[in-house]
This record gives sequence, C-alpha cells and structure tokens, in this order.
Amino acid sequence: MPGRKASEEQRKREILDAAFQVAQRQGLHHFAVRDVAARAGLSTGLVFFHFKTKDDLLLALLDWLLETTAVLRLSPEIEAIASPLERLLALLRQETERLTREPGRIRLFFEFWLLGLRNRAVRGRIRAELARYRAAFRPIAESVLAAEPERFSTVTPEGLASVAVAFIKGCAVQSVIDERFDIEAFRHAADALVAQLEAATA
Amino acid sequence: MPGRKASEEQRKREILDAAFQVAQRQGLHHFAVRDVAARAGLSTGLVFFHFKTKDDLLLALLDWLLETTAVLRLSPEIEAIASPLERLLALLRQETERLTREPGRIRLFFEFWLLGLRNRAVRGRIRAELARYRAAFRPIAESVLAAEPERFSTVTPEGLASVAVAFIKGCAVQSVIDERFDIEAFRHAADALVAQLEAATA
DNA sequence: AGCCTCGTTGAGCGCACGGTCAACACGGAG
DNA sequence: CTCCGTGTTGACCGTGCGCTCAACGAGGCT
Repeated sequence: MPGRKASEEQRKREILDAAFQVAQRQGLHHFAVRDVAARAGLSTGLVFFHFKTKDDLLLALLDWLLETTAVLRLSPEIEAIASPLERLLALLRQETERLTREPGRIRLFFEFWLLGLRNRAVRGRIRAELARYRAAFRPIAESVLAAEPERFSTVTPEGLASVAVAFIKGCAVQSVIDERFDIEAFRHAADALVAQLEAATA
Repeated sequence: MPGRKASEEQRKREILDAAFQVAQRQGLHHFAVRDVAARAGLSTGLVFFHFKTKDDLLLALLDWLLETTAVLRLSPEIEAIASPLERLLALLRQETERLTREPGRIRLFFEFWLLGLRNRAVRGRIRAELARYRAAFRPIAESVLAAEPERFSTVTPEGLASVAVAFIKGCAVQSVIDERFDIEAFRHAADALVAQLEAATA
C-alpha cells in the first residue's frame, strides 16, 4: 500500500517521476499511462484523476522537463560571464558535455520536438524554448556584428544566434543516434571557428 | 476495381506512394497499414502480402525516401564544383532552400531519425546517411585545415565536417517546427562565417 | 455516531490496429 | 476444359490502450 491520501502536489510529483522513467525507456511512441501507474505503484484511474488526459500528462511532463533541465537553460554561472565570446565557448562546452552525460533528457526533448509537429500545445512550448535558447546568444551575435558593420550589413543578430543554436542542435542530431560520433572532435572544430570569430572582432 | 494482377514491382510502387502520403499526413506515430491500403485503393491483406510486416514496409519507405531525396544526397552539379568553399556555399544554399520547398520530406527524415533510436535497422540506415553527408564535406574541411596547420593542430577533418552537417541539421531543427523561423537570416549569417573561413585560408 | 468529501481502486468498455486466413479470381500450362 | 499458382479480398482475431465508473475507505465536521 504505497500511501493513501497523499497531498496533490506530492502525488503529481510521484506520477511525473514515473512518467519520466517510462518516457525514457519506451519513448513517447510507446508511452502508456498504464505503465506510468504501474511504475509509480498506483492504479491507472488515479493517474487520470490527477491528470485528466494522457495529453495533459505529457504536457506536464514536458513542462517539468524544460524546467528541470539545465541543458536547455542557462546556468547562473554562465550568465555571469561578461565576455560574449567566452560565454559562447562556455555554452558550447556545457551543451556538448551534457550530450554524453544526459543523453536521455536530450532524446526526450527531441521526442517532444517531433510531437510538436502534430500537437499545437507542445509546439508552442518547443518554439518558446528554442527562442529562449537563441536569446542567450544575442549578446554574442551583436558584439560580433558590431565589430565589422560594413561586412555584416545583411546579417541580423537573430540570424547569427540561430546559427549558434544550430551548432548545438546539429551536434545532438548526429551524436544522439550514433554513439561512435566523436563529440570531442566536433568541439575542437567548433572552438576553431570561434577563434576565427575572435580574430575578426579583435 | 483498381486493377488486378499487377506486376509485383508496380504494386510495390503504388503501395510505397500511398505509404509516403500517409506518413506525411499522419506522421509515423499514427502510421497505420490500413490507411496505406485505403489510400492505394487496395485491401489491407494485399499490403501484407507484398510487405510481410509493418516494419518491412517502413524500412522500404525509408530506403525509397533516402534514394529519391536529393536533399540528403549531393547533386551532380554540386559535385562538379571544384572550389571547396564554393561547394560549401552551394550545399548550404541547396539545403536551406529545400527546407522551405520540401518540408514534408525533411520532417519524415526526422521521424525516421527518431524511430532509429529504438529500431536497429532504421538506426543503421540513418547513421549511414549522416556519414555519407559528412563525407561530402571532407574536401572542404581538409583544405581549411591545410591552410593553417599549426592553429588547427587538434582539429580533425571529420570533426570539421560534422560541424558543417550540424549547420544544416540544426537549421532544420529550428525551421521545421517554426514556420516563422527566418531561414534567410540564417543563410546570411552562415555565409558570413564562411567568409571568415575564406579570410583564414587565403 | 452519522455523513460528506475526496483520494483511490481495478474491472471493464470501446476502439484502433497488426496480422491471419479461408475463399476467390484470373491467367497460363497441360 | 481442368487444374494450379499467384494476386487479391475483407471479415475476423487478439491485443493494447485511453478512459470511465461504480464502489470503497479514510479523515474531518457536526
């Protein structure tokens, strides 16, 4: 008897924990509410009592993932770095390291990303997350563009920020599906390109 | 009566055409063999007669997608370009343009990519496709590294090629889910970075 | 004690879908 | 014409899953 009359918030956490484990093991494609309940040691009806529908549960899981995953958010330490280019390098290192440390969370993010193609609510959250991500690169982009305004006249800060995001997401696309993908080599190459930027802004 | 006793190859093409349409409309998540048969105007049993199982049908669809999609293959015209950096620009332009012209195929590729996380046969094909893709950038990467060997001593051609692939895939990750994503701005920013490379190799 | 609220249960309904199969139709070989 | 192989059909089965619901039980309030 795994506890009766638990508080609502506590129960929801238990269920979300179980949902996260099920989603990681089976993927969203084979994500079944029954399995979540079983893993949490609860009845299926109770899960539907707290989350009215499967879609609601998935949305709550996505919100929880985005809130608790530092992967896609900026840590305070990195936000404190003043130099834009050093922030760029720190972000790049943080994200590429997490690809090997927490592949499950990244995979789950991409599962939701794909789900967002067909589900409006999910799509909105993924879009917001990517926009937040790009916003973190805006200071870097602006300082780069300010260094050579005539050469980069047609380049927008948002465009440059989206390139930076593409670096990381594109690395994930390759590494998530291929454990032999050499992330270290990718990181070195990216560092070299940043060095090019430094030469241009200096 | 949509034709009886068609040749095996012809029937398979009809079924694959229908499968492609169903996959594009419903996504692989809701891909049902029944729907494929209905769209092709055939019975469900016949689909299973030509493709023993749903997985077989999906694999055949993936093979067909990779063969017929120039998105992920190099067109002969681009292969003919001698200058590595111009090839890079041509590839970049071709791929970013296709993101707006054929979003369905790119979406389907990513659906298979995700399916590959849990299906070994699919994973093998996706890995091979990404490897082929990186191989196309090897000449560019090698010429860049040869220009400044001491600065890029720790950078491998494969690593630099994977960065190039990340450019494109990372752009797709953002644009596929957000029709307001400004691909033109991304292209301009990427062009500017290539210009930096040119300055370094010159 | 009596009762009301509400967290909790698990059997069960309805449906969608993968896969099967007995029957059938058509064409060609003998 | 008969017979056989093969393309073709669609009803059907089994299963898995989203979701419901009647029933239960543990506090708390009067």
